[in-house]
Amino acid sequence: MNLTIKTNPPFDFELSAKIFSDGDEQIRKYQDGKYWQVIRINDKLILIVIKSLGTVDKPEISIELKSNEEISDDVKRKARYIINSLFNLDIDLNLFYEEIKNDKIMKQLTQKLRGLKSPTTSTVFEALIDSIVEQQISLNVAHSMEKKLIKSFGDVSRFGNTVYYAFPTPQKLASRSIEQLRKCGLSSGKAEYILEISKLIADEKLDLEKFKKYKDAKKIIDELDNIRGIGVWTAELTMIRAMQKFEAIPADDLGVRRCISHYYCKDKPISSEDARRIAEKWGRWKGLASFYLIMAEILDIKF
DNA sequence: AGCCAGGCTCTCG
DNA sequence: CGAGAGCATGGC
Repeated sequence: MNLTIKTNPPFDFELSAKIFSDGDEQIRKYQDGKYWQVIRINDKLILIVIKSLGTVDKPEISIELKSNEEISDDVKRKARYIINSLFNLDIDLNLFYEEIKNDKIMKQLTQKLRGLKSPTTSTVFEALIDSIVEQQISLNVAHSMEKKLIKSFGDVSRFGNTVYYAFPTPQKLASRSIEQLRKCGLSSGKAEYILEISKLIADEKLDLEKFKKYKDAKKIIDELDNIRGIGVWTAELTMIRAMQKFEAIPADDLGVRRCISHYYCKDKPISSEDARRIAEKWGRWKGLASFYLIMAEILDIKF
């Protein structure tokens, strides 16, 4: 089953997909021009394999949907919607580039990374859990825990002779114990928070997806912040990663501060207040600007 | 070896 | 209230 999607330029599929990849072929990976991961639609697992047919200025992608069951029109329609959001295809990057054009440094960065889109998780839950896992500890450690979570509790599917994993559902995590979650390396605190949040969702006392509809970013952050285990940092990160909302910047973030300092303050340590002040220039695109900065650091972009 | 890493909660004073 | 301890694992 194949779909093609034409989208707003600029969009650099290769650059974006490379960054989305976590290097694990059983979870999500970009290799030889193809990006793949498993998504869940109507409780069915579907493997999506995406490649580019176009260019940065005339972007077009083709998507192969693989399922062990028949793919209905409804599933196709939802797949299109999810892929659109995974790659932020609806975001017009020109609006972002226009907003930051008076900031010389950000302008140069965006020219080097032109067409880069930030990834969006398929559920708010996934972004929230990842963000909780990433609190305080180094990203290396966090990523290894995230993979353990996915491989221990995620849904397994087999296509061809490869086994793939999708991110665990709240219901699945809610049915486990703190001890089981801790086996993934989580601290007892984080295991508790994740279990509590999963149970709230499974019991329909919390609906994370509703936040996507909120207009007011501050309200999202405040509401998330009220949940045990979630602070402002986690809330801001979740909003950027899951909701295609880029108004906020996680200025308390060590990595964000390090990047801002690298490109704007000659690597001198800066406070969150300094970071927020510098980020003011990026208007309602602060979150995307911070993503570009972090990617620039990873790709070691110099000018 | 020991210290730190994209935070947050809980407990004291 | 504000400050301080404690937490998990991997890398340097």
